[in-house]
Amino acid sequence: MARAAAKKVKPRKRLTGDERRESILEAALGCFLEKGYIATTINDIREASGATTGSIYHFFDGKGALATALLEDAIAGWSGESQAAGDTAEAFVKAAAGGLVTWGLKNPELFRFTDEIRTLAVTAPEFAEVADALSEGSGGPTYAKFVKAKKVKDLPWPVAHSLILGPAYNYLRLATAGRARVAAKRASEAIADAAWAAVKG
Amino acid sequence: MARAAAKKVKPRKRLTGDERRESILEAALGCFLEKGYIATTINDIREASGATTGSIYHFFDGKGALATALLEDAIAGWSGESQAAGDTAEAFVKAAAGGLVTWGLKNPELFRFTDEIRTLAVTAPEFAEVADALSEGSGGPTYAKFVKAKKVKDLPWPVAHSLILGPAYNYLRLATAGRARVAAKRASEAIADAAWAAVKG
Amino acid sequence: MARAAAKKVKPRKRLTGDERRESILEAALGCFLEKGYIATTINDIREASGATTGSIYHFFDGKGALATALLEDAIAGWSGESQAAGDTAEAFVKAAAGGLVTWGLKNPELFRFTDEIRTLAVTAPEFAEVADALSEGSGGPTYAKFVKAKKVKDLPWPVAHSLILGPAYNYLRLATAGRARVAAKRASEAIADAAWAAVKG
Amino acid sequence: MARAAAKKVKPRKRLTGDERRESILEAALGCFLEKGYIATTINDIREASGATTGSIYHFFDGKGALATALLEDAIAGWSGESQAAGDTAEAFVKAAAGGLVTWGLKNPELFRFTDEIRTLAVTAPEFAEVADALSEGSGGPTYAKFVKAKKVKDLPWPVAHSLILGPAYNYLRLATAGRARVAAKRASEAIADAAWAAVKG
DNA sequence: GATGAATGAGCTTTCATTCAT
DNA sequence: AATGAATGAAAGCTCATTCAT
Repeated sequence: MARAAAKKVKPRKRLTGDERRESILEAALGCFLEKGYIATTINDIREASGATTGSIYHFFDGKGALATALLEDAIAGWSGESQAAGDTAEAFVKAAAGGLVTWGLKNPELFRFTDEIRTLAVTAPEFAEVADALSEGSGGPTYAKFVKAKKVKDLPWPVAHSLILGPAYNYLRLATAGRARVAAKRASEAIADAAWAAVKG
Repeated sequence: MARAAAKKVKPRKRLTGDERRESILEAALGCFLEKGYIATTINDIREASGATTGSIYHFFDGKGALATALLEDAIAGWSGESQAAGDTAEAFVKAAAGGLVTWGLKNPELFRFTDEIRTLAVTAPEFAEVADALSEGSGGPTYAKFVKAKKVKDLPWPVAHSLILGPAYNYLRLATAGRARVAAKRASEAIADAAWAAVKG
Repeated sequence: MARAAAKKVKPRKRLTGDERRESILEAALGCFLEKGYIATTINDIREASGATTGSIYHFFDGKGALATALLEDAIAGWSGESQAAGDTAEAFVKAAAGGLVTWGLKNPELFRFTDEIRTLAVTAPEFAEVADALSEGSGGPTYAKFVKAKKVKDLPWPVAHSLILGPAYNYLRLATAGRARVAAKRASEAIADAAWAAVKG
Repeated sequence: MARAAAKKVKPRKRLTGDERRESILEAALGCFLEKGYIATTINDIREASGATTGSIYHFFDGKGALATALLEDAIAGWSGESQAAGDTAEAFVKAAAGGLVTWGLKNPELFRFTDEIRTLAVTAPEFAEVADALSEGSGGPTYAKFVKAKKVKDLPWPVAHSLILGPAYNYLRLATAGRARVAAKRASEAIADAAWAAVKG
């Protein structure tokens, strides 16, 4: 009943809370990217991070929480890349599509990781929120604005989203599975151009 | 505690080998669609089919083999829908994109199932082959033919594939997650038209 | 992802389902009696029964289900002992109180086990039902009958129950904790007599 | 997943040692009463008290020590209630039984808590001492005095204890589990009267 | 006194697969 | 063909307690 008293062990390097937290996150990301979310176990993360199980759970609520924390960063980094430099409709659309391809080709494992989570979210409600961000992005309102200004076709956002980003996603899926060999720059441009052609007013 | 105690299953009527095989496949499909491949256990399939564990393993090589068998059917059904009626480039492209949307909106769970497997295939080698079929389809050679005839743009197949089918996939992902509400027919047409516009010569 | 294939191991003695089930129950009872329900782990039961973890879960829903199954037997055995031979009020009351003491002194560990579960039931809803049986017994209607016949005092059943069985329970608690040394027979009689004196009409 | 992430606890105002000690005790009592001793974790107490883990261990030797400290108070409060106002045998007996019921109906959660600890003490040696006090009380010598004076029956103390207090305990168990609805006063009197009737000389 | 990160053995439970019958 | 008991590694997670700071 009484839990066994903690045994004396080799004292571990003492990190500050934030350092430890970071080291766990980093290790988790490494594992998720390397073997995928599902195949990664807490034990893998423990070994990779040098933290103990308890420490991991001290900082995070479990595997899912680790993934969520990482994804929030990923989404941020990636929408950074996709933000239009200028503010014309064309810049917006091309940046969204081209930026996604560029980012994904630069971070192929991270792309696959986000893609895995998006798929799991269908069954695992814990990922619903983060999957939303992954699926639709936040471009809806901006697109609506350009629709009003007659700069782009008046399409429902899901359709527009699909026309703009669908090819990019698809291409990244092929590319990260090693099935596409086109030079990154050309693919990115071809897809960005096509995206704009597909929705321009 | 929440789990059911070892259940005495009511004795089922004797089936022939083929009937049993079919009933297992059907049950497996039902489970996969309902809860996803990962969340489905052999036990779920056992209960749903009325077969015994041993029987399932007698007919199939395991969970993966069940999924593979089902997917082959799915892919067949779906490429049926995507086959061009005519044989012009336009018909080919529009049938591929529009047919996919039509099929997916008609079989949303099946679409999600194939999508799940495609994602899992990244980590699970057992699904590599079937994932190939899901990812690239078999349109490559046909497209090349139309390229030669100058009917379509001279794009590498992965890019062309992305332009033609990427929007369709993307749209289905949104739609099967309940995030798209456009009328099936309109969406299907819009996406088919866009696909053709994106690649026509 | 794919669970590792079961390794080849020394073939275990094959028991029929019922034999295995029984051996698990027996082992669980032994553990629960020896170290208490809380202190007993599934692993203890596994070792004591010779079954594997999986086997235990094949037959039972977990620790709680094992306890419940055992308690149902215990309650049966004990209410057997407490059943009045005759059918007068006096016989009924004396058999209830005296029988409980006799049974409890004969099965001290089983008494303690039931007592432990009754206590845990306060917090653990899974034991609510079985705790009901342990707490109030089923004598209410019979008592009501004797009330109507003016053979016993007109007391609410909880009070009557307390007067009749409270001393018996209390005594068993002392005795099974090694704090009472009175000869079983005398104690049983003293308590049975007192019970009757407390409620006779 | 369900667990709260590492929380930044709002800095609390500085307490003196004694205040801190008290606040921990209070919080522990609240938790123990609400969810039971076993189900309460140090973390629960930490959150409820606003103290840190280290602080709790600075003032107390652990979960068990907290319970013990609280129980000593509880026992005091309750034997206060059970002390005979007068000093006749009848007053002594009635005060013991009636006082227990009165106290228990006024402090139902505290009664359940003591009952839980008494049960756990069977397995957990750390509670042996406090369980002794809970089980037998301290009335033995007083009873012996009245035996000598022929005011009460010459019964071994365990039996007398059972006759006097057994119904009270039993009733409280039913009542605190919500199974008894009799007016507190009437029940208390009925049980006190019966106790006296059971042992008077 | 106070902090809270760190510990890690140990818990319950799952489940794809095997194989004696 | 069919049965279903048996397997057991491995998973995620808990939590009383310690101790460097």
